[in-house]
Amino acid sequence: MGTHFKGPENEVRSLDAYIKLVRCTESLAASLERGLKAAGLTVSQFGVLEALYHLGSMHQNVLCEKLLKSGGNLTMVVDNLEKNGLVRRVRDSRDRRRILVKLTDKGDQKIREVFPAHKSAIVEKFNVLSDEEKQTLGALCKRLGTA
Amino acid sequence: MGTHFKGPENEVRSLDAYIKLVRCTESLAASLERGLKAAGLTVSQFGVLEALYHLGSMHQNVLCEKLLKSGGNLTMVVDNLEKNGLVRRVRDSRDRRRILVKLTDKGDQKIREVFPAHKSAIVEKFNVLSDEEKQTLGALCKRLGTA
DNA sequence: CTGTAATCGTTTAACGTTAAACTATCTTCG
DNA sequence: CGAAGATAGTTTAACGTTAAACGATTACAG
Repeated sequence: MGTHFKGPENEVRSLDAYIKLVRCTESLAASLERGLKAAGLTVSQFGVLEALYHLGSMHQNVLCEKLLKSGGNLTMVVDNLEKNGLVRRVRDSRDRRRILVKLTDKGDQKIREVFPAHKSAIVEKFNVLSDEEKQTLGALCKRLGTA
Repeated sequence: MGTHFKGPENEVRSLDAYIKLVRCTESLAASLERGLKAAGLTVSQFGVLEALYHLGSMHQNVLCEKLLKSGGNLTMVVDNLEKNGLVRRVRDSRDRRRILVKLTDKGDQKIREVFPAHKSAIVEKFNVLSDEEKQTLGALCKRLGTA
């Protein structure tokens, strides 16, 4: 199988799958973004709150690793969350380079309110697929993503 | 089937498929972005050049519709392409509100060089899947995206 | 013909994103 | 101890993105 000629039909099938994947993701992202925006959060802000909610307070550099974002980016997102009173920065007394990011009461309340709705929105979207189809989609995506 | 109870297992399967879809798309996008960056283009710039290359010169508002982007966004992307000499703006003499965006010779040369490489990169990625799997993935994405 | 709509593109403000330069702090090792 | 190097976070520059306000132009109603 390794040396088979891959013709134009093969290209077309790949490009067709690619464009459908991209459109699907964009549509999904736009829909979920609307939901979060109605709750006053951006996707990035939600990501930070959700990480803090499920994993507890974290140093900013750990947050970078978890969310796969750059340091400069997190400075801004945490700035905006702090501005809105959803998060608090606490300097580490042992290592004064480090900063611990914590949910405020307001932030905790916000994520407890927003997370279930967000989750429901995802589940609802995916329920156009059967359980088997969800599993198939996940498996194909996993192989494609780690290629 | 319509009134079946959807339990936590159902939620887990949906969320699992969702996270794999997102990771896959991000990984794919990052990879393709690197290729374009090496050629001196951003994804958005590539999108504009590719549209002009395959569909011909277009008014800026038509470009907005084709690429599903806001007007303000296209002003910036076209600005940057113009700055790099890849594109030219021509005021419409009939309707002086309108602006026709055209590929320059340099832009035409650039997209002729970059497009095949970009296409190959996509095809190569998707060739970890069989033709049938590509089709399955495309079909599932289509249903999910139009839900 | 004239003033009111509607349309096109730009600008601005806000947020996100990265890479790279920079500051402050800590660690290590001579 | 003290200098060199590593690490944490911020800042800056560049690009992308949207929504909303705006200026210029055209279309249309009266």
